[in-house]
Amino acid sequence: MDDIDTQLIVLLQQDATQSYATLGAAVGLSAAAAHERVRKLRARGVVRSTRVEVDPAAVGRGVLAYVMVDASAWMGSAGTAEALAELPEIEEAHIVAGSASVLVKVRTGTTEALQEVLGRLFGIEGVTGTQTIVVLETLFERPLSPASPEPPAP
Amino acid sequence: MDDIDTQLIVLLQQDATQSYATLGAAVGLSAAAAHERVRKLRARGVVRSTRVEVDPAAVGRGVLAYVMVDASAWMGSAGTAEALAELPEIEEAHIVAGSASVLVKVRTGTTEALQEVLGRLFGIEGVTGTQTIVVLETLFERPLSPASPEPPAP
DNA sequence: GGTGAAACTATGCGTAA
DNA sequence: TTACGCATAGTTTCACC
Repeated sequence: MDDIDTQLIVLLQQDATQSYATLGAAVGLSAAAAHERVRKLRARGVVRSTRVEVDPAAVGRGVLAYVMVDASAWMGSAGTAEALAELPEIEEAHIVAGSASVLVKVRTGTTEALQEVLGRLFGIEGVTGTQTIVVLETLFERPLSPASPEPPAP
Repeated sequence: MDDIDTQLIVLLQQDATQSYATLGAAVGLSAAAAHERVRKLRARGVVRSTRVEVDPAAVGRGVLAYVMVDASAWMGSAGTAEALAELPEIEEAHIVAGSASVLVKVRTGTTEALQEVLGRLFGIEGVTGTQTIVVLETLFERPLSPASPEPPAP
């Protein structure tokens, strides 16, 4: 994980459709060398996957909300993740500190559908309450910049 | 946006490195036809970008927190997004309903660095307080499944 | 939407630093 | 170990049906 690896990661986070020749030129390496480095980053699990990013509104998921799910008991058990994963509207689920709670990120097509998701959350064993934060406008969503060597470029 | 478009989106959300021949075979189309559909999905903005997904811990951002940023005034103005975007630890920023607040998703390397980000948030004009939710464990983060035609497959 | 051909890319290998 | 350059196999991307 030297400087060049970091640069490659940043470039691939912006656009993973670039050719290795382009990538190599950008970091001062041959296409083959750039390719070899990216291959190793994948093998080591630093680069997890390559995916397309979709406009949520265009696929019927224009409503975004975060929901704090309060539970009567510890939800760290294996079953919790599965129960939450069964709701396709849930994009992320995190166990959080400070209370017996899980924070979930939910995307639905309408506020009515959001309400229905809340109802189904109550159906999960141990859930005692929810607190919903509805997003009015997303200012930005972006890839995380690696912390390793470089502060924002000069 | 018919059924085949939706299938292509789901496949590309799982793995955007597949060839169009593979993609076409999966949806019952020739490689060229699959390519043409994906090209149009990109042109229409349904598919926004292709990016790699990186392991946060591997790039020095193993600590995740959500921060509610309370403000004395309306933060919907143009300057707010820019001020927040200047903090590289902020991955998402959303304006939320219910109070004069912005919800931000923050990733840092250590809890000390998180504390420092909170300090810098207070430096932004109009910010009167923060409430931080520290994530202990991420259960899952996944691409949103399109709502359009298909419920989970039979 | 399919076909086939041309141009471009990925990727393994031999070699060198 | 890491990078280079070349050769080949595979992919993208046309024009045309």
